[in-house]
Amino acid sequence: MPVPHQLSAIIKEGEKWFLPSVSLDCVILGFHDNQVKVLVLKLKHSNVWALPGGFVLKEEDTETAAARVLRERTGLQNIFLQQFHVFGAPNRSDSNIHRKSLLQTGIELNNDSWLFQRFISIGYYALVDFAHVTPFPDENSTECVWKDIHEIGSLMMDHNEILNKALETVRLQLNHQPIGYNLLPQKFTMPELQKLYETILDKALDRRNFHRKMTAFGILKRLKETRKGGAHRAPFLYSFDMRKYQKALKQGLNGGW
Amino acid sequence: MPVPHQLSAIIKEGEKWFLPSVSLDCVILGFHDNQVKVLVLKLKHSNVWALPGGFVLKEEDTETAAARVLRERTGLQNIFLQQFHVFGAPNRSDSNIHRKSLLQTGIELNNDSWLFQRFISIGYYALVDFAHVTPFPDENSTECVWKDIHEIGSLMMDHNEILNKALETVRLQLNHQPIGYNLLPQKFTMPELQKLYETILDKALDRRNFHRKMTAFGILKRLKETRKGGAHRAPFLYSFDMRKYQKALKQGLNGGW
DNA sequence: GTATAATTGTGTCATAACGACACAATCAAA
DNA sequence: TTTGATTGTGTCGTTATGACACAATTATAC
Repeated sequence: MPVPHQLSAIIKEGEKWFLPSVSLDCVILGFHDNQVKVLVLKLKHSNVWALPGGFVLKEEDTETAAARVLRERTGLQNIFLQQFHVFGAPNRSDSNIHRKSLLQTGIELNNDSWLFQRFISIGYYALVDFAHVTPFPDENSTECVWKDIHEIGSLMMDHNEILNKALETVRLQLNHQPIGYNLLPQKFTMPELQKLYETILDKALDRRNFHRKMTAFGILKRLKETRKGGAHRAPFLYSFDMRKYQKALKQGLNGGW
Repeated sequence: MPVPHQLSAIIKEGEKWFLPSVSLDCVILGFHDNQVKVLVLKLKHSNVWALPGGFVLKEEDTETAAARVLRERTGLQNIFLQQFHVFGAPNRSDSNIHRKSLLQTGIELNNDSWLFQRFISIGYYALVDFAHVTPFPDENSTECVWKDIHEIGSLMMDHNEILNKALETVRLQLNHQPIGYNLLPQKFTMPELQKLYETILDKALDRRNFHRKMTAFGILKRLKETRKGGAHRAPFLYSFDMRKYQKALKQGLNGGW
């Protein structure tokens, strides 16, 4: 039995398609204008911002479900996706938000609808190449946009907590996961890489020492091109040497930042 | 409506008490005889070993549920408990194991029983002081014992995967979580601490360099006592300086091991 | 054209951390 | 009292780190 295309049809009879009690939320991160951005949705009729989320089909792997949500919002496939935490407080859902929003969309649900039951939420973070993403709002939201992680206001329910936990996880995994590789375009400059590290670590780094250390890891290939266009000396372009990068990550890029 | 005390009564009508689709498994770790141990259960009638697990009550926090399972198996409260991963493959459950075991225990369930539905499992790891634990088997198991993590055989379902993921997580968090504090007794020797690190990292460390580095962190207090009894020079006892320990962990005990 | 301002590439130096190693002190058992 | 194993502590050469300075390069302004 295929899942209907219309969100409204799915929501009305969610118990037919989805695993009960389990939802997921995605913290989709990108890097643009030297800033780390997160993809957020503006819910219809409520002006509330939320992280993109979804549910798990009855026979679907949770990982696959997250990839599906990701594809629906960004058009991207084969994305770096990592589960980072489960949010399981019994009172974390706020069914009023859904109810209000859905009601104004024209969907009326009974009080005992599956959607108003308790849900735990599995948090996933995704790292994407900003330039390749076209954000799509879903049927229940009016906007789907990138926001600077430092300029995120109040989000729905516990989504601020989810976002913060995701950012903390990324910071802790910086030496063990290919964070730089997945957030940056194929070719990037050393200052861009440094800015990415600085944003994630929330900490200024010395330009020369950063260059020295990063070079010493041996995970970068310096290309023969430079990035022209800036009103200053043109920086060299680099790309990752995936062979050595993967190898180095297994041991962890040693040393503290 | 209180939960019945009899496991059999709970299992037969689990849908009355528990959140559907969600289970949890606990990797309970201790340190004894210079070895890291994990608590495992031997299921009745099947001779299969499994990690202690349980379900989440309808109005219960997932964290609280894990603490409850922990208390039931070890008698301990206020334990260091960390969620580390969700196992969400659709085919990870193996209802035959449960069915067989329960049947021989005298509990017969319909094919459409809640227990045979799909469950995702939230993995928690707990660090306990071995000396304070009295392992209790539950109503569905004959034994509840400590096993050396290097001598664990085949476990039920995906429990080997769960255990390995827990150990990997502990290794990665060694510089950020109070692993030593929670696994060791209040007073311990430097060689014991080193052996703990070596076991978790699965790597031999130089005795003198370990001592130097650990001392440099400033997180240990050397006591005026020594551990007598060994047939050799009596090592000093240490305890953690929690003030400095907590502070150091926030930044991460820098440097690679 | 040429000067300008900002940014990038690279080097130095003193200090701290690290890995490899040796030797003396101490304890229980023989 | 001797012995064997283990622990406490120090040394030394090498490497990594943090704090800096200066030259090279680029589009823009003049």
